[in-house]
Amino acid sequence: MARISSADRRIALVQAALRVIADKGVSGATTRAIVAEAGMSLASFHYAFTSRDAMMRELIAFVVANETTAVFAGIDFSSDIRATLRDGLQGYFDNVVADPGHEQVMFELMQYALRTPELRDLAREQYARYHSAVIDILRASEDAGIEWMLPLPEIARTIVTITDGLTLAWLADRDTEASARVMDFAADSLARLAQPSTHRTKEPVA
Amino acid sequence: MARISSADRRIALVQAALRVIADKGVSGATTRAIVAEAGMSLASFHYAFTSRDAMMRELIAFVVANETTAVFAGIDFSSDIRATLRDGLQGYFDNVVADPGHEQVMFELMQYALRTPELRDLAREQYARYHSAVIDILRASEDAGIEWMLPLPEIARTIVTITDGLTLAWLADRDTEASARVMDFAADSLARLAQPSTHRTKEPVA
DNA sequence: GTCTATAAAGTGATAGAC
DNA sequence: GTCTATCACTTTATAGAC
Repeated sequence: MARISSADRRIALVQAALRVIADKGVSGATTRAIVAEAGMSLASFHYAFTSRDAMMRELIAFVVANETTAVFAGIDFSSDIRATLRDGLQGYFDNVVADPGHEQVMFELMQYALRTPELRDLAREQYARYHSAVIDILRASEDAGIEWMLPLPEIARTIVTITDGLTLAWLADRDTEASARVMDFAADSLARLAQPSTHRTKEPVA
Repeated sequence: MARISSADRRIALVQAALRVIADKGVSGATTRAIVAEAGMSLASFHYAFTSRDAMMRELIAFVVANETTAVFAGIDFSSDIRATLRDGLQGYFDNVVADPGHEQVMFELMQYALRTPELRDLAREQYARYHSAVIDILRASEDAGIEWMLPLPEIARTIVTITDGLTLAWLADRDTEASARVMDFAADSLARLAQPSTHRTKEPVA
């Protein structure tokens, strides 16, 4: 095998591990399964990482840093707010349906982090990132002239609560129709917190 | 050790396994850890169960059958519906805070079931039970004179969505205050679906 | 740096005495 | 029925040749 820098090898191993976890779950991600997926020898694993735990730590840190809630990005707030919210939820949900394994991996990794004392903070951080990603979107909506009746962090947490709950139930029963009804209700409820402010488009805060 | 019927031993092992899982997670529930918790020898495990997988299957079936959403029971719908809903959510949430391990075990077992082909149906069934438990409560509210503007299954799924999302976020960041705000909003939103019907108390359906 | 070979510890499961 | 002892296998991790 070619000589690969340790940093590159670590990245390759982490991504191989993510594929293995998607396929067989966290408990199936043994060092052997990971190096097989990465096309390396077992020894290379321990040349790159001091231990499997160290790899998992880096993997979760990587996921927490790179997990994009990009689904919510690029939302156009110029039209009806209720429809916009409904479309945003649908966009997230379509992503879950298209790749259920991805969200399942996120849940599994979160539980792994919660069970591992030195990774507990990363679980907290992951949710902080979810929340701040949604807050960013809500800020964009303010720029587009929406005025919210509750503090953005509260609304963001509510939205994350809904998407999480939506995802868990769908993973269990795959009831897409029922999920759509929940999104209908969520969009209705959230829309009630918004009102178009008297045209303030992209003005910086005074 | 005394002679214990195989049925009793199975129950004892399942409950010991649940304690071990609460303490160390599903992956920590090895046959040795379980029999140590149950105070038995390793051989007794395989006398009662043909395999560890068989035990996990029975454990999850047991949990699915016995998991009570009893927290929601005994709700008094005679007063203001918004306050009643808020109190109901708080009751559930207090339970999570008092025993976070319990909900964490439920999530872990659900993921284990989702990853295990022959247990997949039990994950579905678990959610069906959650939903029908909440539907029962909503029916009770109808008897108490509340009229709902959406089909009860839709409302029930929404409530489960909220409690799941609430629980996951709180397990991650333990932000009780923020969770309370989400419950405020949820109670507000759900209350809008209810209206007191012109006094119909406990009449059977015509 | 990368490999093969192997150590050391843990796992589920079983044999066989009592 | 219940135990101890052990098998067969898998796991993480390391030693040592190249």
